[in-house]
Amino acid sequence: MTERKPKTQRIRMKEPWGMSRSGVTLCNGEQIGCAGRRSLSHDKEIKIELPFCSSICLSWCIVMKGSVKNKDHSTDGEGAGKRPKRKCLQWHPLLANKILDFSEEDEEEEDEEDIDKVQLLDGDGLENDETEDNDSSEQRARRPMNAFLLFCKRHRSLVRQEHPRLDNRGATKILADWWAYLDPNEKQKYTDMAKEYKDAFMKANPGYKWCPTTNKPVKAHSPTVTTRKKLWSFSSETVKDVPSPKKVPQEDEMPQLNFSIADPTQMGGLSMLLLAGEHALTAHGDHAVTERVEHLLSDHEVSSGICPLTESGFPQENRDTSLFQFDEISSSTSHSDDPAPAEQSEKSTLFQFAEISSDTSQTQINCVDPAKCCGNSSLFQLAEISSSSSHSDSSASAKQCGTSALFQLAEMCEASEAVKIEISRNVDTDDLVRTPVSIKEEIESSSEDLISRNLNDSSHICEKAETNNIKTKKHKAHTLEPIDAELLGLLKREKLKKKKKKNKSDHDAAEKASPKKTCKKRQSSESDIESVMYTIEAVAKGDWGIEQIPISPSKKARISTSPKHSIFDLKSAKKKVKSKEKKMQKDKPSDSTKELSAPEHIITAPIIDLPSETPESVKSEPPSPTEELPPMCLPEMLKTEDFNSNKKTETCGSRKSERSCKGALYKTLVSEGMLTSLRANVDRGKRNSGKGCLSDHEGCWNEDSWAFNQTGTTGSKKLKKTKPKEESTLGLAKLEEEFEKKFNSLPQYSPVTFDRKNASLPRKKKKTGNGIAEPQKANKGVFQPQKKTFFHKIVNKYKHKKDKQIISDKAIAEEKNNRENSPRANNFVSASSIPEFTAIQEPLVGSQKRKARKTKITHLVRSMDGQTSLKGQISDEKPLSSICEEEGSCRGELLISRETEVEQNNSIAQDMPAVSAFFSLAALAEVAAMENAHRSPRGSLSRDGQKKEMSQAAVLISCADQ
DNA sequence: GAGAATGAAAC
DNA sequence: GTTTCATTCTC
Repeated sequence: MTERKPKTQRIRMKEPWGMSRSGVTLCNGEQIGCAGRRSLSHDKEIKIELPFCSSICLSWCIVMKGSVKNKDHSTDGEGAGKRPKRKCLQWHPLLANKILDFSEEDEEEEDEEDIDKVQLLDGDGLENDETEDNDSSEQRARRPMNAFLLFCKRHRSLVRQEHPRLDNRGATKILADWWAYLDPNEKQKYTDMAKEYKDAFMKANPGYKWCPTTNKPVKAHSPTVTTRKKLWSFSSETVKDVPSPKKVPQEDEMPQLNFSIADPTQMGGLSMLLLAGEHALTAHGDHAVTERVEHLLSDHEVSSGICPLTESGFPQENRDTSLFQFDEISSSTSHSDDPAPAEQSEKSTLFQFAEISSDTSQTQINCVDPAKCCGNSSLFQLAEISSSSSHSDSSASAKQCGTSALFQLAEMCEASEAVKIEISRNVDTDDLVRTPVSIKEEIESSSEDLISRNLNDSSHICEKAETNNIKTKKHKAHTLEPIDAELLGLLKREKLKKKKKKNKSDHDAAEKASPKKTCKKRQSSESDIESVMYTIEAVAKGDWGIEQIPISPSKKARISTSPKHSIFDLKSAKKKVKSKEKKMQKDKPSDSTKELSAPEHIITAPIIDLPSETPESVKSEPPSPTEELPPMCLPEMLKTEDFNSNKKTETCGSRKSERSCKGALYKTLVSEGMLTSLRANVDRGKRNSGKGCLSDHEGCWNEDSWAFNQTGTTGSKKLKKTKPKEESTLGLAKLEEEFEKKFNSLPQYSPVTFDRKNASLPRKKKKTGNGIAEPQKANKGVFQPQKKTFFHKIVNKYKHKKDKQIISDKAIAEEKNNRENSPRANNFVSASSIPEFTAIQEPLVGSQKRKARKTKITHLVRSMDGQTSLKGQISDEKPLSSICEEEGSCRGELLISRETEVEQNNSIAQDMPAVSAFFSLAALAEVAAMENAHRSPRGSLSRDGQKKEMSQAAVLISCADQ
């Protein structure tokens, strides 16, 4: 533990030297930095990791207990090569000083809460880590560009010049066409360059892994990778046996997975609680207890992991797990002391906690018999144990210390079970409310500020979650089954989180200050202590139920009025939120920005302030433990995220949709602020390897001219953006120049070239095209007759519309032709249009999906291709080109596959029957569907009608086809 | 962030 | 056989 700090310090020192903040080589040779901060691909990881909560907690505790070592466990393999995140910068010395270039700016903002929490725990170490992580994560070596990418980079500008109206996608398409036209030898140049590039890159980054997405630590990574395992190290020791946990992306299995590495980074509020509890225990010098706890935790990992999942699954599981563990600990420890162990065992720990809290509150407030409390509450027992273990001389003081942490933990746990308790016991809310007061007092008196802070953080999350649960349960418990209730709780939780964020921003801007809201607001705005107190108070109060009201007044009203509705509302609301989020961003960028920014401020302030504010408290607890502490309440976040991801995953069907889903998920997570912590944690773990990469980069990269190229390639823009430090400016400039030279040395072909090539191209392509087309034709031939009819109908439907369009298109095309005034224009146009056919026909490469997609569309085209006359007509009449061009004009929206258009045009241009013969209805339907999918709402009004019809047509076709 | 292309690598 | 991610940059 103590070791870590020094490291961070070293890191700090390095930054000034001009090294990339992320790519730093530690004194011990460890390399830090690199791992992409996050990628969508993390979804899987996240999901996977969720279940590990318990194990994580355990390991964490253990780690905390033991000194943290720099061992990289499972992640070792991943090392340097670790996933190059999409946004990762291509590492280069030039980028070294980039500060702004973080791959995810949002992340920082998002980190808000997490960072805060972390900070709370560990002012210094964490802060450093966080910074490091962020920085380092940002910068990871990017995978080298392939030939095509190089080509694109080289020619995109040209394409854009040629087609100013074309959006980037369109440009890419054209580039693809050009690429297709490129002679093999011409291509070879790029290919060679790419290869060279790659080789150099690999040299520089021996351990570089292309796409570790799955994250299986497959890597056998190079020695350099050893890099920072700090964060992960802890769990590694304890969980050695566990197979690489994170990697298992299997969503299905997730519920069962659980145990792998307990990554401290992944631990959340619950873990924090455990930790706090442990701290309390250890603090008092009772190692035996701590060990016991650990043991229990470890023992129960499996069971916890196996815990049945509700739909919401993870969250509950996590909670249960941690709670269970805690329960186990408490019960086991308490057994000796406990007068009625049997009862305890039977009762859920949470329940006990709840009881305790309620009982305790009554006792304290009402002066009920304390003995009663002792007997029932495991928590209480725990507290007692801790106090006793601490050998408290004065029962009061000892109790306080032990109680503070334990009690808080209990409180936290209680929250989850409070509902049940309430239901079963018909406990009054009043009781809960009262209890908090006493608890609060105790807490306040507590000397462990650190713990308090942790609790506070976790309490925030838990508070919401619990509140949700409580609320939900309160209202619905009677009507809903446990599982449903849980689900609802989760939903509410999620929603609450969202709301919470919103509330923060809203609070700042608006008034709506209900007592609770104020509370939250205070947290963010007021001093940490105050906020902590508030949080603690809220947590301790257990009056979350009350809180929730303020959180979502409207919701509450609904709920109160009609419980069932509330559930429904929640769900719908959630959906709405998600869907809205996207819109929000586009429609109200300012809002989103505000939200993000606001949190950021909040976060940053706490981070900085914390250390100073409570230096003593922080110091009281050795930085090491806190340092290790990951962002707070990860479990919760993980849960939520997981939940979200699950939901989204469900919705996603195709790869594309998945992608979009990911995006949506990401946004959601971001908005909720959950992603940040998750990412940070996950990345940390991955970063281990990444850092190694960085080091490699540093070492080799600079020397390697290629490295330079990379930078230049990737980065000229970014570099400009970033402003390299003066120190390295000179060297960098040189490097940049070199890179530029190399890259520029690549042949750049003028559009004309391609135009000319187009002329010859048809031949070339025809070869393959025909070859492919024929077989397809043959295949399709069987079906054509039947489908023909349907297609014909459909086509006729749109024929008149198309005709109109064509007319206008022709006019535009003519105009354009005049403007360009050269055969080249025609050629080019035809080229761009023709290539599509050819391109489609070309051997499929790359993702299968792409391939499949293409194939689907392709066969349409191919069939068309089969008709020589068709092609000729197209080129002569330029229907396609004209259309394309027009599209370009209105074009951002033109996502429609050209093939589709071509097909349409052709069908229209020619008499339907002939063309239709070559189309597969299924294919057509697919295309139509795709088109619809691709078409964004922004589509011009004129097109809407068409769109709708098309979609209908697609449906019809598909139905008919089937 | 999605997407448009190709391609290389990883799975 | 399937996925990622690398490039660019508009939407």
